Formats: sequence, C-alpha cells, structure tokens
Amino acid sequence: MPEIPKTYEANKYEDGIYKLWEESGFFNPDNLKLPKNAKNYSIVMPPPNVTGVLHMGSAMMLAVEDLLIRYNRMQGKRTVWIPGTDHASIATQNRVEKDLKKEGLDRHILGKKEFLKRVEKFALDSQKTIIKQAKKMGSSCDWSRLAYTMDETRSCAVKNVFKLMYDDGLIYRGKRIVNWCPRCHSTLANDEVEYETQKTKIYTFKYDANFPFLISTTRPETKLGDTAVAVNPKDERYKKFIGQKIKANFVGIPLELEIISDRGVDMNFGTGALGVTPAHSMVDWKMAQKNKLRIIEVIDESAKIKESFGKFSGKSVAEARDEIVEELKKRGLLEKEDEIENNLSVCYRCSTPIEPLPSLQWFVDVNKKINKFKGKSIKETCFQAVKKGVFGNKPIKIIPKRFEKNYFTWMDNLEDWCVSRQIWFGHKLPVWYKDEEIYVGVKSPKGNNWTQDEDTLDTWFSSGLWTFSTMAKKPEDISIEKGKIKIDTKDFKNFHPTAILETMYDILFFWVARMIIMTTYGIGDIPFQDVYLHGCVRDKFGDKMSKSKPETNIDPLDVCDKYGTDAVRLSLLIGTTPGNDLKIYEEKIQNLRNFVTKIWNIYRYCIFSSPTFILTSDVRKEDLKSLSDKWIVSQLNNVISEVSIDLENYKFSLAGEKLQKFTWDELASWYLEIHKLEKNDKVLGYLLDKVLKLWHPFMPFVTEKIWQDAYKTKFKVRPLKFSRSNPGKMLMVEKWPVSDKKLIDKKAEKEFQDLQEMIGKIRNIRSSYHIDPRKIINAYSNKILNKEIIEKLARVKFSDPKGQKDRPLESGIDMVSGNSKIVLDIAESIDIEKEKKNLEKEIANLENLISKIECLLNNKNFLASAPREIVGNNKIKLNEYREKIKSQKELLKNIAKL
RNA sequence: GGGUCUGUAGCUCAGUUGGUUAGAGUGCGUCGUUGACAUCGACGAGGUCUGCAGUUCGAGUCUGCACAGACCCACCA
Repeated sequence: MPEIPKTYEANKYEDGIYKLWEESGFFNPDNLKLPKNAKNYSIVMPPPNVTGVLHMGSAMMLAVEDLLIRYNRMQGKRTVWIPGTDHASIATQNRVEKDLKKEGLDRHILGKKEFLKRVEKFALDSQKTIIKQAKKMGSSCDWSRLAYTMDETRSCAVKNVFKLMYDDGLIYRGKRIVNWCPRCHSTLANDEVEYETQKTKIYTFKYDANFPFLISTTRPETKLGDTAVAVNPKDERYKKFIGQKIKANFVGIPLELEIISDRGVDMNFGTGALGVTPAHSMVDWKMAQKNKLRIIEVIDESAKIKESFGKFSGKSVAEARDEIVEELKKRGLLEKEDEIENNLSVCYRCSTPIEPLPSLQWFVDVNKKINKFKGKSIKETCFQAVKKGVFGNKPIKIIPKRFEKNYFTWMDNLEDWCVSRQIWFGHKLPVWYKDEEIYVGVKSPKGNNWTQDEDTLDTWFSSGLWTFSTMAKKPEDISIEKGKIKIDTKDFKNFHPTAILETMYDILFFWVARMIIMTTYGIGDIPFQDVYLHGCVRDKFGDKMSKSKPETNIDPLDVCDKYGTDAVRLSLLIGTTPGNDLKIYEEKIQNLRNFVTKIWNIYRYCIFSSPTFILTSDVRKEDLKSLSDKWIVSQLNNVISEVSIDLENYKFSLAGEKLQKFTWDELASWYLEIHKLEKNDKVLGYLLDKVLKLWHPFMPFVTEKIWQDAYKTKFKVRPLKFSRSNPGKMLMVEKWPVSDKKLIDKKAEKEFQDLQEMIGKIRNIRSSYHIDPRKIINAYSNKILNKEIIEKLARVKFSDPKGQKDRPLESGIDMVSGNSKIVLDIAESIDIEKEKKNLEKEIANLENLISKIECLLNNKNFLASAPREIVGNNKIKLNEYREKIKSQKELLKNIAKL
C-alpha cells in the first residue's frame, strides 16, 4: 500500500503539477484534438501593469478567469486564455523615475534614449515576475500567445487604428484647455483627475479702486489673466453692468474686463460675481468660447507665472498668490479673506495639483456622425451596444446589472477624449510634421525634413484595442480594409468577439468602455459578449490592502505558500458575489485549507479501504446495490446539473457552496461512513471521479494531484507519461460530467432522507450510549430493521439528565450484534419513571465531575500560558478520568438493562 | 449637487420571480471521538432581517420616507 501523508502538502506538489500541465501543451487549444465543430471560448486577460507585482486583486482576477477557462475547456470547447501585460505609460515612467531619484538621477540628466532603455528593462523584468506569479496561481493561460501592449504587433495595431481614425476625421488636433500635471509634464484625461477636499482661503477684493464691485476667488494669481466678469442674468445688483467693458489696473497689470451674464453663476456664492480666467479654468474656458472672449495665458507648464506679468513673472503659483494678496492688502483692495472647504484637483498618479491650461493636443471626437455607423456617433453606437445590441449581436451583458446604469450615464456625458500625452514612455503618435504639412501613417513618410511628433498616446488607447490586437500574431496580420481594421488570423476568426471580459469594477470607464469604443469603431464588432465585474479585495477592516499596512496586507504568494494555492483560490471564489467587495484574512484561507485537506482524506480513505481502488467514469443502475448507493449517486447527479447551471450564470460562490455541501455533508459524513460497513468500490470510484472533475476548476492542483496518484496506483507506473497523442489521463482535459437522468432516483432520495432524519433523532443520545448511525442504515439496508422500528426508536423518550428538554433515548442497544426486535421490547418495557430517577442521580454526579475537569482544562488562559509538557500531562490525566467515567457509565447501562 | 450600492447571528456573508419555523461558514458553549481527516461528529445558545409607514391573504424580498456607512460622477469662482 502506498504511503500517503495525512494532509495535502500543497507546496511540495504545486510546481510539479504546473510543469506537467505546461509541458503537455494543452493550455493551447491547437494542441488538443478537437472536433471541427467544437464551440469556441476565449478570454483575454486584463493585462496587469508592468509597474509591479501581483496583489490580491490580481489573484482574484486569475482565480475567476481560470475557473471559467478550466470549466469551458473541460466542456470540450476550443478554449483559449490569452495573457499579456500593459506598459502603463505614466505609471511605469513614474516608477522608474522614483528609482532614479534614489540614485540621485533624473530622466533629464539621463536623456530620453537612455531613460527609455531603463524603462524597457524594468518592464521586461517586471513582466517575468508577473508571469511567474500567474503560474503560481495555477493560471492555465496559453503562454505561447503572450502579448504586451508595446510589442511590435500591438504597436502596429495602434498605428493602424490611429490612422483609420484620423482619415475618418475622428482624430483632430486642437488647442484646448486640458488638465496639466506640472510634475508629470503631461496632459491627463478628465477621468485621470482626482479630487481631494482641502481647506483654502477665499479672497474677496476689487481689481482696482475704480472697479464698481467686489469679486471672490480662491486663486488670486490666475486673476492676472481675467478677461471678463460673469454675473447671473437675474442678479439685480449687476444687471446694469452687463455688456460694459471696464478697464482696470490689477496689482500693476492692466486688464480689460467685459461684464457678461451666465446662468451658471451662483448668486449666493461669494459676491455673486465671478472673474473669468479662460486659460486656467474649465468652466471659464467654456464661457470664453460662448462669449468669444480673449484668452490670456498666465501659468506655464511648470506651474510658474509666464512673461509680461511684471514682478510676478517667473514666480511659482504659490509665491505669486501670496504676493498678489499682499499687494491687494497694501492697496486697500482686499475686503476680506475667509476659510472654505473645496475640492483640489490632483493627478491620479502623483497627487500633484492639476493646472488647467490651454495646450495643443490630439483628441478623439466622440460626437462626430460617421457613415459606417449609419450616421451615428461613437457615443451613440457604444450606448446601443449595451442597451440593444449592435452589428447583429446580443446586447453586451454587464454583471452585475446595476453597473449598466453607470455605463449609460458615463457614455451619455462623454466628451472628446484627449489622447496625446507628453510622457516619454509609450506609443509615439504616428504623426509627422514638415513646415505646415501633417502626415499620419503607419510607416514614416518618404522624403527628408519630416519630424515625428514627440508626444505619446494615452495608455488606454492601446489597451482599448486589447481584445483584437492580441489575436494578431505578427504585424503583417494587421491591415486596413474597407474602412475597417482587418486581423487576418485564425485566432481572430475563432475567438473574436471574446466570451467574457472579467475585471474589477473600478476600471469600467477607464478600460471596459474604451474597449467598447475602440473595438466597435475599429473592427465593427463588439469586443466581448459579457462583462463580469468583481469587487475590491479588502483587508479585515474593510480597507484597501496596501503594502504600507503590512499587518493586514496579504501577499498572495505568501499565503499560497503557507496554505496552498487551492485554498487561496477558494477563499476568493466562495463567499463572494459579483460587484461586491470582499474582506479577506488568513483565518478564512485557513478554513478553506481544511476543506482541501478533507478532499485529500476522502481520497486517502478510498485507497486505504480498498487496495484495488480505481476511478470509474461510469456506473450503471445495476451497480447500485444498497439504498445509500442509489441515494448518493442520485444526489451527485442533481449536484452536477445544478453546479453546471450556476457556473453558466457566473454564480461561482453558489456552485462552490453546493459542491462543498455535497462533498462534506453527504459524501464524507454519510456515504463514506456507510461504506466502511458495506463496501461498493465501483460506486466509490465513480463518486471520486466526478467530485474531482467538478472541483477541478476551483482547485486545480489538489484535484490533479489526486487524479495523477490514483492512476499511478492503478498502473503502477511512476511517473506517468503524457503525450499530446495521449491526453487521456490528465484531469485538466477530462470531460466535464454530465448529469445522467437515469441515475436520479427521487424515491431513494426521499427514503434515505427520511432515514437520516429519524437517525438524527436517535443520534441525539448517541454520545451517551454509543449507538452508531451507520449500523442503523446498514441494518435497514439488510432488512434487519424496517422503517417502523426505527421510527419507534426515534420516539422512545427519556428525560435528559440535565432536565432541560425531553430527548429521544434508547437504552443500550447494539444494533449489529443484537436482535433489534428484542432491543426494542426492552426499551418499551422499561419503567420510565424509575429509570429516570436512578439515572438522573448517577448521571448528575458524573456530569458534574466531568464539567469540573473539562472546565479547568478548557480554560484558554490556562492552556495558553501553560508549557506544553504540563498541558500534555493534564491531557493524560483527563483521559484517565474519561476512562473511569466511561466504565462507570457502562455499569449504569447494564443496570438500566436489568 | 446628481447617482449607485450596502445595512440579516459575535464575525464574514447567502437568501433567485414576495410563500411553511430566516440560512451557511466561522466563532462561542457542552459532549463524544483519536485506525480517512494536527482533525472530525453531535447538540446548544445567539436574529425586532437598521427604523417608520404603505401595498398584499402574506414582506428579509415590492413602494415611500428617515438614519448609518461605502463608492462613482460633476464641481465650487
């Protein structure tokens, strides 16, 4: 008999199992002999940023997607999971800059070329780490299709899409007010700006002594660029000034201010009059457009005051503010300063305050009507893709549904998307300039004197193409044909649109919506049929996990090592619902580790119980001998269909719970116990076979390990060899079980459940009288006992020794050796009252004694503080006591019998 | 300011289209096990389903309001 350890030692086997899978080549569907008409199933992995390492959120993503992939692969579909990484331009550049700072360098000292080399190296190293970690999680993705948003093929896709958009007039260049990060020295998209509430001063002042009324501002330094003052048209105080142009000398700088009316002005805020600075405020910019105001730029790209503002020029924004306030005070123009709370816009990457300023940038026009969308805009088309469906597809389904609403409102309010960034690391714009000429193309233009635009593209531009760009194998696969992007590969035909996009809800707008935009436009098709959004993985206290909080932060690799990857995966899959955050902590993982141990021990029992144990894929009705066989097999087939339906509907947690209930409460607790007395190895082999298959997508390692071992035992070959021509004995590519209706036996289920219930009642007193429920079932199965007798047994009542409640009680029966009929007669003939009194007295004494000892020993403080030796000794003592008590109880029982 | 979500046992959460006595896991208490299972089993305690009102024969579930919390969007001169 093989030596099997009592617990599953995850970290001993996992790497080996992964290697076995990987070497089989079956992560790649091309290596599986599938029928031509096999259905296709594809997921494109949300590419982790190359900035860092795997965190619990990525582990969640991998667990869910691998579950889906393994389930569908086992269903015989042509299944592929395409992995990749994202260059994450701003984030990665910042990360490398931080490292440089430690060396006392910065990117300008290094120069662009050297800097980019370093970034590339960093990205490559990081990618290696990410791959290693994804493998540790058991991810069954096809590494031969690995993609990177900056590799040659993906870059080619980016250029093609950019050109296509430019030619369609969807991409334009213009000077517009943008969010500028003075530290990153780049623009930011609207949704890359975050807000922080802060306390700040609001100043109420006059531009100069002659100006007719007061205005309020939190940013006096921008007032150098004011070209108008806006008031509410209904405001009686200022009505008479509307339309006037007033000259003013503002702290030494001459201004010409037009008084305009705008309904957006709040009469009750400040003085009700607002100084309009078109160049440095989003709202003011829009007013300036409407009223054709002059635009005066005050602040430059380093957040310093520009030339021609006298003594303020060259000063930083903060310095200029102080000096202007000082100057106003000096001139007696400052009426008052109050403290208020407002929102400061900051860069989402580096938290530096944003300066809105006008800049020449590239934009995607989301409102332009385009012919190929039947005269509809991108915005309208993408709205319909989820609402009604486009291009003959069903509507894209967002799970959970409530996020659809968010999507619609976002899409509705979408404004032109600024795609150019002044970041070094990223896709360079495929745009060249010569004098006044502009050339946009996939390849650089012929002829001299062309210079390429120095800007790079927003990182979401390339990740927006992800579902189809990953389907190309080489740049030549990508071309523009009939106003669309053409990807000329088998993968594209087979796998696009992908089945599902799975990601965390926080990038619904950043990424998911952008993918819908870019794909509907570029390919003329939807990128995916379903969107599954998982929640945020949080710590015990509900806070976001972060390395800066090491006491609650969980590194997935640490816990995988400690408890096994399977337990970690289960902890992320069970007890969670889509779109809702989940709290995770070690105890949770530990509990699920116990379940993995349970499965392991089910297998261990199988091997111990029968030296000839083998897994069986099928069982016939004739093979089911006892009632318990019929019951468990029937239950199993119910579970198979329920779990399959749940998985189809993305109810992973529910499926897991049902499986857990079946495995633990029905298979292990009942069937295995009965099996000890009456063996049916064929049924046992069948049950384990199915249980392993059902659990495999949830916990691939332990199930594969057991599967392998079971076959090793059978064939006595070590190690078993697998080849592409012989995929048979690898669980990963086994067929997913199908529920066999013929094996569902409602009658047997009902009969067994009744029995369970009755035994449950008898069981209540099992602890005192050592009645083994297995024996009752066994006796029933062998027709020693019939249902009526068992029912009677369940009804026989004695008073509980503690006098709490009436409990069914049966005295001293040995079900197997004894004749149950006689036993029952004894039970019925007992003088209940007399028996009660005698027993009560004796038992009360005993219970008292026991509780005293147990109390002492179960005292946690005592156990925790005491050295192990002492606790050990006391345990021995306890056992001595128990022995004594036991023998006394036996005595009592005998008395009772007489 | 606009919107979304959440509130169920000490803790973490399920609860499908309204339908018997509101569930699971964990924790706690008691007892029993140590020959598949550094475990496991049985039993027990623990809930005004945040509150109020409404619809209904019937509400954890639907509606309205209130309270508490989380998040998203817009944005404050």
